[in-house]
Amino acid sequence: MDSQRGLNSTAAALLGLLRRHGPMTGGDLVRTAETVIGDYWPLTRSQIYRELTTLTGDQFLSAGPPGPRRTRLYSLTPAGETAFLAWLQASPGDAQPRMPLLLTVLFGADLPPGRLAEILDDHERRHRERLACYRALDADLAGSDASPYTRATLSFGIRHEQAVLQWLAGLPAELRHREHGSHPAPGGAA
Amino acid sequence: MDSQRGLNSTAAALLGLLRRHGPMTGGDLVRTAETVIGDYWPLTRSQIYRELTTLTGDQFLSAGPPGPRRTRLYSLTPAGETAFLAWLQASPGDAQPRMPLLLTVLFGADLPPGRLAEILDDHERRHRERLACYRALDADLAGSDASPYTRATLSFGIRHEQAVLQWLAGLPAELRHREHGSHPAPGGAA
DNA sequence: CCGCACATGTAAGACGTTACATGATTGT
DNA sequence: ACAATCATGTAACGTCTTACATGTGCGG
Repeated sequence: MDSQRGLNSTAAALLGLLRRHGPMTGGDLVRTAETVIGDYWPLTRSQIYRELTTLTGDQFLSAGPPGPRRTRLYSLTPAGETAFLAWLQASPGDAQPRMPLLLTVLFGADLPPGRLAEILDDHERRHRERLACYRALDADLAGSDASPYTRATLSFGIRHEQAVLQWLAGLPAELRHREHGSHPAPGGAA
Repeated sequence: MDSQRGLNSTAAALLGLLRRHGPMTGGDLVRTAETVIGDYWPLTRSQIYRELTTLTGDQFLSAGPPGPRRTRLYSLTPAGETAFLAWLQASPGDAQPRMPLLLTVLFGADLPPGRLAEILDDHERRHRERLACYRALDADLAGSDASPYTRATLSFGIRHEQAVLQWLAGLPAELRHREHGSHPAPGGAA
């Protein structure tokens, strides 16, 4: 039961989406979550269904009668709305990002000569694409009547991608062109 | 068994640390991991012990005889080194960061008037501290003979914190001073 | 010698991921 | 009506977090 310990972010997000968009079925929520918060709070199908049953058990959601494929329509209850607003009011934790790439970089000296450069380039490409995608989205939103809150989340994504790209671009050349060995010649760029 | 599906990042990190610093006990690893990779790959005690037993079962580590408090000294085996290098060579996935704060921002319109500003300020303070801490660390490393790889990971942390701070500073004022309501007056900054 | 405080290691539960069963739907 | 395909929901698994036992050293 989440009743005593407060909602987790995933459950809260579901409640918030139902509150904003009205009653939905599980599949609808999968799609809505993907498009609305998928970029910074990915949710898988399984996760959603699990939370849905838990939240229904906690009386935060009410489930309609089973439909075609055991589909049920979930609606927010007053208790669910209260729980959501309570969660929203609490300041969220930091949750520092875990980057596997940084582990690879840390041990990069143990990689064969060109390999780290390849990996770095690969990531650079992916983040460039991502940034382009976000910018396009932002341009779209500029013309529409999108809420400033939504645009704020998108602008975070843009800043983040820019930071990653700048970091990659600013990495010392020694990191990429190093001969196979554990340490640089003590003296640096000569 | 991880043997077939490849190491996970956590196991690989442990192998890498043992390879670099030599045989260690569980508690040593807890401390070492905290200081060396704790900023971008946090590891809890439980996690470490679990991986230790798994890796020992896979013959990637060899465990010495039990000591004072059931303490055992773990050493990397040749097979473990091979596994580590294989993991290192593969390009790591993206693993986009999950930020609870962005969920709060998305639903920020449902917060009482000043609350979002408070939350934002709170985070700004924390990230400022963090950035200061990283900068100090970087200054220390500048004088020492730290590897460029270690410094590269730190520089990512700095860029990231800067990005967060810039994002917070660049947020439209309407987000913070909004009256309690769901949407801005349609007309923007007048 | 006793009791407090702390560090090491353990166990249980929450969360996230991957892969699978099953029932609709579409095109022929 | 049949088969292929896809969407929905489920189950099994791996990982991470939290909270707990147990043992060790230190101060009285």
